Amino acid sequence: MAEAQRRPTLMDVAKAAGVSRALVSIVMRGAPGAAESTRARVLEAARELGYRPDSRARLLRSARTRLLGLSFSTSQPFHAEIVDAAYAGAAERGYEIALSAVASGRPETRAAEALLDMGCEALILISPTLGSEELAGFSRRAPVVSLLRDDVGDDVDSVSSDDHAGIRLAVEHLAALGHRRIAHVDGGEAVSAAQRRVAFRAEMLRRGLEPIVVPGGPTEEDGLRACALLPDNPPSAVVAFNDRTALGVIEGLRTAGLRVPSDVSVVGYDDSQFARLSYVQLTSVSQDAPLLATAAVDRAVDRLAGAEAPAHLVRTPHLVVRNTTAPAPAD
Amino acid sequence: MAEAQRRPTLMDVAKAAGVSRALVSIVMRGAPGAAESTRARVLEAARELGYRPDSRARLLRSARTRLLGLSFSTSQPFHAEIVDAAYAGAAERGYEIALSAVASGRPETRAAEALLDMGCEALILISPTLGSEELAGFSRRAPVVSLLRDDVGDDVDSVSSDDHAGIRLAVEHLAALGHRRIAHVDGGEAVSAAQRRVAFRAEMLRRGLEPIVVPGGPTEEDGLRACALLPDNPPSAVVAFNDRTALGVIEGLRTAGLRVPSDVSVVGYDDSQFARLSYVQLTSVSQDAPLLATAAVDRAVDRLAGAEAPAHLVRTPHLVVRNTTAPAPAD
DNA sequence: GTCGTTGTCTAGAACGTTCTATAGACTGGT
DNA sequence: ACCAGTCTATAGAACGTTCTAGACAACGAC
Repeated sequence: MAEAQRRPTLMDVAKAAGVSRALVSIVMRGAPGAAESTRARVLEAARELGYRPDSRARLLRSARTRLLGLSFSTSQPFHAEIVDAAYAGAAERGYEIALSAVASGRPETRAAEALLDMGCEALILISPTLGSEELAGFSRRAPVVSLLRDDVGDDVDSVSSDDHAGIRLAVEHLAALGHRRIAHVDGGEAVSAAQRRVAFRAEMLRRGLEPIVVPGGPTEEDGLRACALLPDNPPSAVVAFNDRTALGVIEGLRTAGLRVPSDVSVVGYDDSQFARLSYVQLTSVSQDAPLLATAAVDRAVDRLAGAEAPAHLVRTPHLVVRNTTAPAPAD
Repeated sequence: MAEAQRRPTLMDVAKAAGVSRALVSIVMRGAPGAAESTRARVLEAARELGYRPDSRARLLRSARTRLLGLSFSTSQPFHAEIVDAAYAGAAERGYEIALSAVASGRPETRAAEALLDMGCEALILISPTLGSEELAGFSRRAPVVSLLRDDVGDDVDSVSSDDHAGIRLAVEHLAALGHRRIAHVDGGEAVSAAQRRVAFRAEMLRRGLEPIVVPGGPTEEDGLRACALLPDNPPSAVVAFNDRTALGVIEGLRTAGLRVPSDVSVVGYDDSQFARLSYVQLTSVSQDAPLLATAAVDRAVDRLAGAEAPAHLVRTPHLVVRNTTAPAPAD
């Protein structure tokens, strides 16, 4: 159908209810200044006509748009979890979320600019790939919060997960199960791979254990390949860079005739969908998307409220124990 | 920083370039009616001031917003692939995409209404869960295209994938490899499970083969469980409802001591990320997200251009052969 | 009675753009 | 010389909302 039937405006409702445009506006946004009786009458007229406020006009006119811009990447399943939680967090603080995706022919700059053009008061960028100076450029127009990445310069807020703490949790868990020979299949050049590698070394040394670090990468292939590089006398546990890396490692161990977790325990990182799959049930370090999302929203809202300087918030991850870790075999 | 520094408007650029507001507008949107020399001067002034058009005002004023609303679910990784492709498709037809997510506390109605309020000219809803009458309601305001679901009534367009053809491709492939005993682990009550089940039966009978249908479901657990229900004399090939189901089946076969694909071949459906994982390499029927996305965009744009009645488009899926299918064992 | 005070309502400007109508300044053909 | 046509530019209304300022009535306090 979709006839060219003009959608009703404030004016239409005003006429129907026999009041002024301004009063309908007051009623529609629940502002004080209308008698209860007329309020009801206006609301009824609006319902009758099927009136819905036009967000373009509303956004254009009002000083505060109460709109938070959120950019995410279509290629990262983890981002979707954050988007989900961000909606709830924003609603709780009385804000709306405007989405903009980083897609194939659509670079991050474009996504961020679109959000600004829509009238967003602040920007939340999920693991931005932009440089500090570019981010600083955006931050001159609106407060910017970098989510999942913290090396973004001093003009931009950041909310990220404590990699050191995450790795410590993993090692702690394995050590408590009696493991002494623990290897780390690292993330190679991937984002935050260096931090996790350093954290692993530090944590192992702190416990008087020898840190075995094997070069890996962020994908299953990398994990698979890394298995070939494990010492002949294999470790009894592996901390993988990533859940995907962990899956590759598990596959590699399996084909080498080792059983997980009875022979070798494996810990992943991210607690992604993979990890939760019933036939995987991977023990993994969770960055907790909802927690990060609400922290980022809160930070953005606070920046809009007060005038505090940008800060770098770090959230502590937690360990989700499933079925790929078990007590060390009594060798 | 984020000072309260007002962003430059058309008026500012006009003053700087010494022309009228209207002319700057003409230049900014590349419309005819400006001399090349002044065009350059205006553009320079705009660049100088860092002017960016305000999309709220633009959207509010212009008759054609050239905005396509796209709703997707954060919990479906497949939707992300479609979003990605939709951006490219829309850009090609001179349209922009406005996103709205269906998230935890955010039902589909809310997502769709938000898109309408933003001034979208048409709506593309990815596998909508709304009823036909509700969809028809939206279609009175703007053309609506349902993506991935076709039983949406006659007021709404739909673009979906041909389940029958997909199953046929799978069976064809297996038959060509010499398989005669082929089982289908179905999707139980899941969306489009019935269609695929019917298609499998029909296709097997057409070939004079006995259709073995085993009750399953859309997750790995279901696939795993279904393995126990396979006849004692196991089939040499399985067509799973789903990639996830297929993974469960593979796991089940493996633990039963059967090798994939040398003992049993397995075909999945969706060609999801799982399927492409290097250690899985699942042969799967691909619905081809980019194809579906551009088809939906094209359909929406066509509806906006012409006045044709809603149609139900069906795209033919294709088979992606990987490493979980092999010639039938010479029994 | 007059005077704030409070509660309800309204007129009209404003937001930054696009659209419609029109005005001048050139062309070139007669 | 004059008119038609094209090109360039502009003024001002419009889009649908919110905001500012103020009008009007009712009320109680003096």
